[in-house]
Amino acid sequence: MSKSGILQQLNQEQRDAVKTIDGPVLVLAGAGTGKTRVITYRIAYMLEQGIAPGSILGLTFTNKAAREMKERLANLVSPDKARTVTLGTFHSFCIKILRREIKAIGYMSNFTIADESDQAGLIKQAAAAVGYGKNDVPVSEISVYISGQKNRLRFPRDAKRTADNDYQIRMSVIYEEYQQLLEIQNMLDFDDMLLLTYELWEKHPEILKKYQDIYQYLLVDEYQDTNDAQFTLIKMLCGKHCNLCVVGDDDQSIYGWRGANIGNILEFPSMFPGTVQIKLEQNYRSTSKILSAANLVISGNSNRYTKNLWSALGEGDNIKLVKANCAEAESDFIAGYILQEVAENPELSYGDFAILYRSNHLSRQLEQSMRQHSVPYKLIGGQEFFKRKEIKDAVAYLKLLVNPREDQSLLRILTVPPRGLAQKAVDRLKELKALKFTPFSESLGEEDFLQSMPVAAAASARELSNCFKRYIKVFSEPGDLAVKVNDYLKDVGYLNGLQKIYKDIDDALKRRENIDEFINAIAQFEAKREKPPTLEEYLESYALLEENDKVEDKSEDGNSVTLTTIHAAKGLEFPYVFVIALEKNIFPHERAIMEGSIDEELRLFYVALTRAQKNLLLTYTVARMYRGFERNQIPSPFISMLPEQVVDSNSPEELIKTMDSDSLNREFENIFALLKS
DNA sequence: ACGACCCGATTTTTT
DNA sequence: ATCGGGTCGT
Repeated sequence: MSKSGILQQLNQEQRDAVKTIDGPVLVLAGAGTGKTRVITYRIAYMLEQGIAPGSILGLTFTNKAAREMKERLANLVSPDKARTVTLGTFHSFCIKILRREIKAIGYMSNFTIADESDQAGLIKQAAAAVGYGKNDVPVSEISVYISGQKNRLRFPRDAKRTADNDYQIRMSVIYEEYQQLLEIQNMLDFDDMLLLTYELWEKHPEILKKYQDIYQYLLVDEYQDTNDAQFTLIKMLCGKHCNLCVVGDDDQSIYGWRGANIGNILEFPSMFPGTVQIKLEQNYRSTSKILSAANLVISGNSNRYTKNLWSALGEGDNIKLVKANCAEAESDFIAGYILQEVAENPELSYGDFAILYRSNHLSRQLEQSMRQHSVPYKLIGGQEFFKRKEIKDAVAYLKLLVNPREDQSLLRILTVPPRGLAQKAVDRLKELKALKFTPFSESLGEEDFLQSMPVAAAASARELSNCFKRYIKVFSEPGDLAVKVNDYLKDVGYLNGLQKIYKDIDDALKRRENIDEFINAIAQFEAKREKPPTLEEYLESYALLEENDKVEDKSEDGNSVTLTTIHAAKGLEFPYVFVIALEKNIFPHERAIMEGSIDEELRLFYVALTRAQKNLLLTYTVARMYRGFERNQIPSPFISMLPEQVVDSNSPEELIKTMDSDSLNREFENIFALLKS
């Protein structure tokens, strides 16, 4: 594309954002204002100006965003150039550095990543080691505490030093123990990726300097969602040159609960003197009525950059507010409405619809209704494939090969399937660990351990240990991962053990299918790589997968309704959007109210509304099942914040001609038959 | 050592 | 309602 070409496709503000490449730049990009476009065009423009692609670093919040940008950039500039621009998430960028440099701070470069269940196990262990019973403090609370500390770049010693009450002292001690456990096992948790990169740069300025020299131009997407650790890393990395462009929307900051600090974007100009501030206010996504509702809603928040989002896409239809008697009626209505719209508008497909909700469990009833009415759908997040027990067990088996120090994984798989090794064996492993610091998986093959076990148990342990050793060799060569994984899981007794673990035959079969699918996923991963990947590389990509990537890709042709939480819907857009369960205590969530984060709930509502292009339907019920009991529901206070003149209140019956589900089904089948013939 | 059963808590959002 | 953990019996 020619030089003028790039700039011509942009409006004035976008053009300013693209052309300002030196010094700190803050781009306030409202919902639907072409943010991704600006970022990719900006990189393309920089390349045109002769900036070396290798000196550009773009950091995003999700893998999906990174991928999308790569693709779009590849369409603008030569694929070779596009490839040498570094685009990735904070976490993947940090891992890349740590793999190379982590020895400098005492870890080994084959570290593995602790997932939530690893973490939970380690926290329990840490709490116990420090003398707290499991009922003293809930694991989840400790986890939040530790994460909070790490996000603020506080090491255990900092936490201990600043603790000023019993509770904090207790937590900080557990934190210290937990961190030691991780280090001993050569594992990092998610927050460590940032924390340890910070430690690395802080302790080794020459290493920091190296990366400062490489990455002369920094771009940060979704800046409103960065936490203190990320802010510090950015600040360190951009050093003196400070060619830093951050893009974000304070109104869409919805990750405060995870440590995101909205202050990062609000105070950016004062943190980076000389900041050029650019506002993108033309929305290319929604009709004016939808936008006016969103604008009004968000104006209820204070402490934000004032914006005036406008759209040239016309007035559009009113927002529909629908009251249903119960959750079933609500989701049946949605299914029926979608069927009706698709039937009446040939140009519409199921992919044009999305159903958004505040929390995952609300998807249950929706799924059921979609299935009943034969509406194809895809569920984003939730109890996903990679969260299933059998998959996590398989992964634990694999992680042990890459990092034999992972006691956590060894414990996980030792009795899965049962192999004559249980409590006694674990006790002994712990003893040996205390005595000689031998990792569990190593002890398993050593005489010290074997001799203290009954004959059968010893034989079993020896076999397991030999299997590990054998496959560590097998995997030392890259490539053929899917085949090797299959062999390994078979040889280690896991595949055949499934029947023992899951006594219900159908259950066992289903699990087996899932494992097969998992192996398929590995094969797909391999196919996408240019070079044969190592097991380590696969596990890393697995650990960094985020919920959105973990969608079961059942060879969907894309023609299905999207069911997703509002959080996971950020960045997406659809012609039709349903936001369901607008009820008190659900949305805004009762816990958010307790914690005083109503602002964020409102922003979440804003994000939900701004996903819609043309049709926005909001639903709520009179009563809803909650933990097995029916609960009367009160409409969400958010509803009354909407501008009356653009909202129509409807009953489901008014909007659907044939509400009876049987006749709907029949009708659908007729259409289907017609299509087929 | 292993499997069956009962009890209690529970995630709101996820890199 | 569902899941995991813990306990108890084999």
